[in-house]
Amino acid sequence: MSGNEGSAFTGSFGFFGAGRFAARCLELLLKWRPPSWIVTSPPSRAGRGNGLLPTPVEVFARFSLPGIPIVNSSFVSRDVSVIDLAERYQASFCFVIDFGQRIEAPFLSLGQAGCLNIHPSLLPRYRGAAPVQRALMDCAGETGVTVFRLSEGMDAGPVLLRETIQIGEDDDAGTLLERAALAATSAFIKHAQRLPIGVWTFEPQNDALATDAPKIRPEEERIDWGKSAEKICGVVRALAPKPGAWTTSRGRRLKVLKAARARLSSFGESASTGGLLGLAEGGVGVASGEGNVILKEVQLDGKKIQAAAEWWNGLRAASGERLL
RNA sequence: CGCGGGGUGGAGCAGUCCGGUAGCUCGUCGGGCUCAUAACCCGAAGGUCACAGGUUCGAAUCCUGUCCCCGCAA
Repeated sequence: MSGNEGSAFTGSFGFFGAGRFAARCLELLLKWRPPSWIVTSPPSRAGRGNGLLPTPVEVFARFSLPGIPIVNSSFVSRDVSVIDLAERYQASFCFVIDFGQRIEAPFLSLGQAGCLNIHPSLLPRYRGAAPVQRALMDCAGETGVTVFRLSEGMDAGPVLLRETIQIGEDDDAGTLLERAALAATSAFIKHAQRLPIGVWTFEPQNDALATDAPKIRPEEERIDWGKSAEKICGVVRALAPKPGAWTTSRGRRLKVLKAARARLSSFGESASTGGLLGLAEGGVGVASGEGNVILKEVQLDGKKIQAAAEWWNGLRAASGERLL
């Protein structure tokens, strides 16, 4: 990569982000250039023992981008130190990715292009916090990623770039987010190297076509074995690798991280929903409301992730045993 | 000091409450059956029971400390 040879972009930009997706996009953007400054949320009490944990963006930046200023702020739009930072560096625009904070007035009109967001859906579809997860739950065949300019409404700003992503049988939220990050950053970099920021064009979204992708509610993470095998696999894929769809086995929580729909011929007899059917197709069969599911990868409460067949070896299941 | 689970032959687990030198499913190796097989049958190898100390005639099991892994909640 020869870098900025012939780049049409000469200014600097700021970066607002917090989560893993933000950290990954930041990493990929380095192929183009690093941001002049980074704003992330403060470390929070989290994890076992409730230690103070910095955001993934901060962890990445401290390790890979020493020397670039990092500011912790929990309310950036009212935080004078952040506003000062933006003015001091005279950024042409900012990236706001996977940030979790609302960005308000002073930043929306910052520089030449305000704030750009990378949203892993084909806006205006799946506006909101969980676009990839919702697309998988809906068993959609394709989704995408959109780079747009932040406006007042949630994910409603005008669009700079869109890339479509096909959803394969083996995709889950983890693989799709990775592909989205790759697609969005490479498309953006190509765009920025070709066109000066002054001539970037933003196309308004058609609000009439908008759909919502609200945050996943905890009760949605539990597998309902009464649903169809297809729906159950959708939930499993939507929640993998984190936080994981779950059910219970003998009163203990069992996460299901990979699953597939069983072929019709794999199991002769039917069982009540949630009933364990034994080994087949490289996993453990479970009866659902419509068709059977093959568990491929599971994690028992307090245990490591393991192949479903290994879990089965130690289980010594009684006949008729069910997952609830 | 947020709550909790777990470290037992190569893998996954039981046994721990009620101490007495270790068991199950799978894998591996050898043999058999079969046209054949990831199927079935017979046999074998393989474990200082995380580590250290203590109690005891005797500890995987009881007590104390340490290390490591993981789930929940926020």
